[in-house]
Amino acid sequence: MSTNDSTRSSDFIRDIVAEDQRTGNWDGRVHTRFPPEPNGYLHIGHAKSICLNFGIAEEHEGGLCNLRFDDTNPLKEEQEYIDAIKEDVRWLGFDWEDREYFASDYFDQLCAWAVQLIQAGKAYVCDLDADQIREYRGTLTKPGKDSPDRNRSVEENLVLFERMRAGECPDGSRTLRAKIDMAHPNLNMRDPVMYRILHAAHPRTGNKWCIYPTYDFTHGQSDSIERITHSICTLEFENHRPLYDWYLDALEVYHSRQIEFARLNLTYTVMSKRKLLTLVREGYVSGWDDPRMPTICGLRRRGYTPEAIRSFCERIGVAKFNSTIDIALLEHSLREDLNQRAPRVMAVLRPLKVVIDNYPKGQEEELDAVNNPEDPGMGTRKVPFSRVLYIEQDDFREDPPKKYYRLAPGREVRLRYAYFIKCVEAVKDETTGEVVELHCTYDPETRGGGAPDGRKVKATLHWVSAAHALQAEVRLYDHLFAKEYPEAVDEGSDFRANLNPNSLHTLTSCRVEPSLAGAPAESRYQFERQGYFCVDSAGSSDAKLVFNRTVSLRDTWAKIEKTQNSGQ
RNA sequence: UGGGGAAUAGUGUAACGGCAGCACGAGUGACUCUGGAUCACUUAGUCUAGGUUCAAAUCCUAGUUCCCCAGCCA
Repeated sequence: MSTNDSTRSSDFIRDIVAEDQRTGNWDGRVHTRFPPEPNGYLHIGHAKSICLNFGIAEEHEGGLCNLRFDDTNPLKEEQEYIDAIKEDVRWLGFDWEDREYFASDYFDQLCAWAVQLIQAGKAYVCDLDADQIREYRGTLTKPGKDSPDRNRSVEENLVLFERMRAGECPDGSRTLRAKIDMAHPNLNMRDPVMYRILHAAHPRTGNKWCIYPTYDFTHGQSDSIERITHSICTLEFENHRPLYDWYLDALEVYHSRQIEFARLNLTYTVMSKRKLLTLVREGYVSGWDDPRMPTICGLRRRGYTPEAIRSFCERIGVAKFNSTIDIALLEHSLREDLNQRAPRVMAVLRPLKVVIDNYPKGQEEELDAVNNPEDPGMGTRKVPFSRVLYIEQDDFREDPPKKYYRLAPGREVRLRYAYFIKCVEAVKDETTGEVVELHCTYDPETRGGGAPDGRKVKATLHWVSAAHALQAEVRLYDHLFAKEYPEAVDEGSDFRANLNPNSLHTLTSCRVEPSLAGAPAESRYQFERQGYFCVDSAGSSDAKLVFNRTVSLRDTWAKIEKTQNSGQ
């Protein structure tokens, strides 16, 4: 009776799969694969593909999704990346069970298929070097011309290819090419290279091979071997589909269907592995897992949850239009998730000392605070209160502007879960004029935060007890790039010019409530009224707590203040 | 100038010849011991020009704009 099935998010790829299921194509099977190249870390764009491929498999009875490393280029690929990719896919919550494959597992089969194409007169060894091949290829508007080696005999090709394989030819001296059509309007069909000579050790096959198949000669056949039904990839491979189909047809093997969708772009960041590598290599960030990076490990260290990333991937949809998603949507998905599950805690980032003049010296007490108003099941905790406290510098103004509800001379506010306090004096540094300490009085009747006489205060502030608070470092992050579209640059400049110089602020004298002692790495909290924070997985220890700001809370006051200022 | 794709509110994304809907953003208000959360309301769209049709985002024709392709990268 429910409409859940019909309102379930759909897209043109899911429609194709559903139609295939309806008509009984693929014997009713659904089998996808996620095929990363282990030449870098996974990013949020890969998460879109992971959610798509694993998601579609999960949605169908008996559906499967393989993890397959597309490791055909030993020059760029490393074991470190293989390990990191597996960790990230797992962390996102997907399970490939025992279906962990490598294109390099198929090198023997691929080589045999190459021989088969030679024997069928559909492939030849070409002695042209890279520059010559480019020359012979022609241009977008002009047809190419045939390689002088195009009509070698099958026997000669067989011998030459064997010599390539045996290591008798230097790198780049020859290639194995498919014999298709040098005048084809699609450049990918102008006798594409199937095998190149690369005397390089491969992370998995070591020195077994000195010839390596190209992507085009590998991918479709890998899909075929794994009996993939829907081979989902990004738009730039659309031009390769005719070749994908050509190889599978020429080989007369199981033929998966390639479907292309638009890759993910996000505002205020870059998504290409090459550019991310540049940021890492040139030290603009601390590493692939820098919390400002759009990598999965960076997002994890920043405090993102897999659930938030997955719900984001669901709501952005899948289409063929090249779009750029507003990063606010990612942040929305995050806040939505964290709001439900992050325990609340009080932390003062920029401390301002407050002395409660009429609170007895030496007295302290414990007050009840709720851990998560969204989830009463998370219970309550005790927070210590005493005569000397810290509040946020921002929560006091000597000269409060319009609509500023917080503390000011003579004003009364509530300390969350504690008491109403009234400011009686602001002590200033004589030389700088800066407010360094507040003197307040409290109303003992308001213990716990309620006023028996029903009087109201406009603001509730977070605070910590000076004597009980823990020292902490907090890193505030902003967008990595200052421009919404960092890749849009003037001639002669590049995306690095758009880096945001203020993407990281480190605050070293923060005070957090004592319940945070021993908080484990990656644990997430809401610092009340400020945002979501998580314990840094690299820099934090019991001796020195370090928190990363995951995302701030929506800040209505900041918005008001901003319009007030711009209105002047 | 060859080939392959794509255009729907600010940003994304639905509609499959039959009332252009949803989300985010933005704005307004309510509520609140987080200026949080939540709730309500508002805002704003079919690339252009023709045509077919009772009816077009959808079909046809012509055009415009954007993306991809000239790696022995993937």
